[in-house]
Amino acid sequence: MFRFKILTKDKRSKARLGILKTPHGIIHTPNLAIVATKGSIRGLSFEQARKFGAEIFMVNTFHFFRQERYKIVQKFGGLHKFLNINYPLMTDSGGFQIFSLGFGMEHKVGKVADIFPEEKQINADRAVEQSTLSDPKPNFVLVRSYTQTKNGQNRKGNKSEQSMLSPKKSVNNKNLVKVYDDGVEFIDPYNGQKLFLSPEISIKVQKILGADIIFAFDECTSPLSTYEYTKKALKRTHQWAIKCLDEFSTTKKQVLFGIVQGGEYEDLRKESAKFVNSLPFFGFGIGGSLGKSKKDIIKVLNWTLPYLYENKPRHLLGIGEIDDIFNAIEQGIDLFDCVIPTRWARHGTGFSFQGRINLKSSKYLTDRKPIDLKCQCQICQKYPRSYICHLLREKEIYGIMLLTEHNVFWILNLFKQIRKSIKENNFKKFKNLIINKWY
RNA sequence: CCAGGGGUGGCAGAGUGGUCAAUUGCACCUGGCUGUAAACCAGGCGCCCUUGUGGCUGCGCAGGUUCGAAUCCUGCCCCCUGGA
Repeated sequence: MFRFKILTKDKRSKARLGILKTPHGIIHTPNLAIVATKGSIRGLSFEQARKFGAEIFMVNTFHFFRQERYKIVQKFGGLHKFLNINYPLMTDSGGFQIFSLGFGMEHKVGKVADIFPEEKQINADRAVEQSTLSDPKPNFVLVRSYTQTKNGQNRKGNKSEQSMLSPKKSVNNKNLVKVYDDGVEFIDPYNGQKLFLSPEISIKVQKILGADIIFAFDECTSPLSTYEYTKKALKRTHQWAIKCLDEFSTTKKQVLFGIVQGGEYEDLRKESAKFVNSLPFFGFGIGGSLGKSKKDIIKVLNWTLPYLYENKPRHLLGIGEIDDIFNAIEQGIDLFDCVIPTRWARHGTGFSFQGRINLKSSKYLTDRKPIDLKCQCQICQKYPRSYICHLLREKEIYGIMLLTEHNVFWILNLFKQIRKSIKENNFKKFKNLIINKWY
């Protein structure tokens, strides 16, 4: 029921064109999974996305694990029935949530840290030291609260302390995550409840959710994590990979992807790639920190991908800026998932082949042009920037819906063109054409 | 006419002798967002410049008290509420 086949390889790069068959449909690669974390694409229906060419969607295990929501899904017979869709689905393991609640907040960084001031490094190291206690005891990834204010000074009130936290609902201004060798204990950011997630639990839940593709439970490190900590986390992730496989016990309905970690460190990435490659995963996810700059992403992929079986699919977790997509495909990535198309839309940023545009800017209030002059989406056919801008500025939810529709259409269309370019052996040329306009 | 309350930066609304160029919210401007704690977050938002523990102007208007006033006093103008 599952099959991955490479159809064409680009002659001038490692880009490849493939087909991934799942019980719920075919995915043409390279492709982007549209993110539907909590079971919906924010601001867009699955049907709409499907019409634009979306072939697979990504739901998150953590959000169905908390509050035991997966038990409700179970009663419906799985995510496909619960969401009432018959399209290919993947579920992320919840590992990334541990990161974004832990190091992500502590280091105030994402998967790629663009800036790297000394002060930040010192703070990061201090935090990491806390987290590298000997293993039998829990590792305190972080137990620290933010008290910095707008001006970098402390003020009388505590309102400003609150402003450092995003979003506002934190648990007593603290984020608490403890990583044990057998799993992770952490506080549910939505309600402060203590939760425990492990490779076994994650896979159990993912089996219940029943997505076509599921991911191993991993520990994600940050771009500011030291070599020592990254290595430690890597060992743990590898142990967890084995546990995930044990728990998974292949079915015909699902396949499991193993995740390569190792941060920005060459030997760790290679070690991880070799290790994960030695296990019977259907495909691979490339996860974790991808370095301190966009160039590092390429390096990491360059270290990793050569060690992975060529005929297995590779998914680059969470990446999705336009240049990164091209660079990753060029290195041999087949699948992506990213919140950017939908999140940027909610934040007022629209994709165009001229680059991204901030549609909230007042200069668009009188602009009669479509968001993207060449876009074939319904929004660009029907509405000028002016209308979208007006709706966004008035905080009308419809503005967000329109822009989300455009962005999702646009990015999926880009992937279509990328596939076409690989097929026609034009990938590099197409890449340069787009990147030069964007950056 | 009498009694009471009030006039603060684009708006709303704090502050009632120095720590006030003035809390906060909205609006506005600029950035950021990469396996979604995100329809979010950060910064700016009187004028000037050599961009600084800098200069100037400033809390209805005009005076005054004081080392020092958005804050106290006097007069004037305006607004709101109740009563004739």
